[in-house]
Amino acid sequence: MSEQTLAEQIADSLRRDILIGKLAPGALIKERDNSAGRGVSRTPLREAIRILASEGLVVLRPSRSPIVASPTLKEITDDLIVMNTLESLGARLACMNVTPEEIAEIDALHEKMLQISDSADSVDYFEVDMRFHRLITAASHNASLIDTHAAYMARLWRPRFLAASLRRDRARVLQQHDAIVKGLKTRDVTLVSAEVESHMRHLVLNITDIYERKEQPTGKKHATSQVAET
Amino acid sequence: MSEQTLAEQIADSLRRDILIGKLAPGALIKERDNSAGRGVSRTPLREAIRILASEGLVVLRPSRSPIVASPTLKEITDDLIVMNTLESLGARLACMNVTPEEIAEIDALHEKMLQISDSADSVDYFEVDMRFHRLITAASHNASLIDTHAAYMARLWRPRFLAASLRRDRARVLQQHDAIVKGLKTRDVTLVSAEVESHMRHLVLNITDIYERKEQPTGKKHATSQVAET
DNA sequence: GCAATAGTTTTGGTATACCAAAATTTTGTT
DNA sequence: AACAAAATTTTGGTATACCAAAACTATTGC
Repeated sequence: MSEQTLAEQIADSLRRDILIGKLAPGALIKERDNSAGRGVSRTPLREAIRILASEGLVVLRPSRSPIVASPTLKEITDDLIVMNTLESLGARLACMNVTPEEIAEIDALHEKMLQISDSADSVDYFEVDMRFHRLITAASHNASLIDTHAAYMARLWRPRFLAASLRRDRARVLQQHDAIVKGLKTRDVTLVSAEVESHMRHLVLNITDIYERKEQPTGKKHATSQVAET
Repeated sequence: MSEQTLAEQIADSLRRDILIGKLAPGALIKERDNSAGRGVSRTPLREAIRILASEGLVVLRPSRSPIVASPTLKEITDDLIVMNTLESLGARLACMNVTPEEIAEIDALHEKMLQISDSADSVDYFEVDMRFHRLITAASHNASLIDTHAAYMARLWRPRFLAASLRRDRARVLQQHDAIVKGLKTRDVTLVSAEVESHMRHLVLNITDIYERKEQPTGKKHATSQVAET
């Protein structure tokens, strides 16, 4: 048996398609069509859909085709609020539990981010940014928190990516990351959690901007971007 | 098609068995044995296992039988910390968003809890207690938070139930619930979140007590309570 | 007696077949 | 032409069959 199960591979592939927008929000994911298209049977495809559903990227409807989730701005904001809380908790715990090695790793990643800040493209830069936040949370040494946080990161990948692509206030982001690293080093709980929360507040603002500018980009109510499979 | 899918029914049944201890931590859940025992095929059984795995009640191992999760005290404590944070956030949001109807509902439930406090058995009492916390979180009107909180509630059902069965400091619990209700009515964010967090701190202490007294009741390391199926 | 190994069994992963509920289309009636 | 009802198709849910990797057992060689 392969290291990764077929269902997981399909889930990864589907997730990628959803996140990069190849599968638009609201798109139907029919078991038969999709499995045939990928040359696999329905069984693992079905399981992959369940995985994505548990991540919130896909919505299951009783006796109907699953569809790609098309979150409203309110839903995204709600997610962001929870994610912020988790990250803030993670940062506070990290102040207590972070090891010197982890600090070094975080520091190194932050340095790298500073270096590539004006050269890297959106995707690369975003990847580093995500890794930074993941490392902070990992330093909490709380497995459940790490998992749940990762789930929210995945669910919010697209909105966060769009926000990061704005490229505006990259300077602020870097400065805040800097403060977080400093706070971690000095175990300054107050500073770190304040910075994390401010960081997130700006993110909420940016995402709100994007979504209001585009006015219901997910096509939930007005169904303008519904994409069928057939 | 029935309202609830077979897989969901099986998941419910398995969940019950795990939570009441009929399926001990570490017990194997073989697809064939279990599906045969229940007179269903492996397909929905398998899906049910995935559901429970996503809830953290079951652990999937590559190319091996899934087993009932046997969390260590550290893992449980980690869960409790996250749950506490979520509940605290929920309470704070509830102060902003709770409707009069919801307050009335919470109030009524609290009254009921006061009435049955010295007559009800552990299970009944515990059910009401859980519902109380769920209602508070629901009043946040943040769907993601409600979901994630519910997931942690499910995962922590057993430890919390054991703690509640101690019956010690039922009075304190009621008094704290009272304070939370009052705080909600007056939208006193500070009071409510303080009470919620104190409430949870006591819970952590009680659960720690239980688990240290019984010394590794989950049988993770010493494998004393491993239960096979065959 | 013990260890290595070949053979067997058990297990989860996947493919396929079948079923019934929904949705859709067609048809019949007014 | 419009509506209703019936036939048909499509869909997700479930059962069953098959496969290959592990785990286990028994055998063999020393």
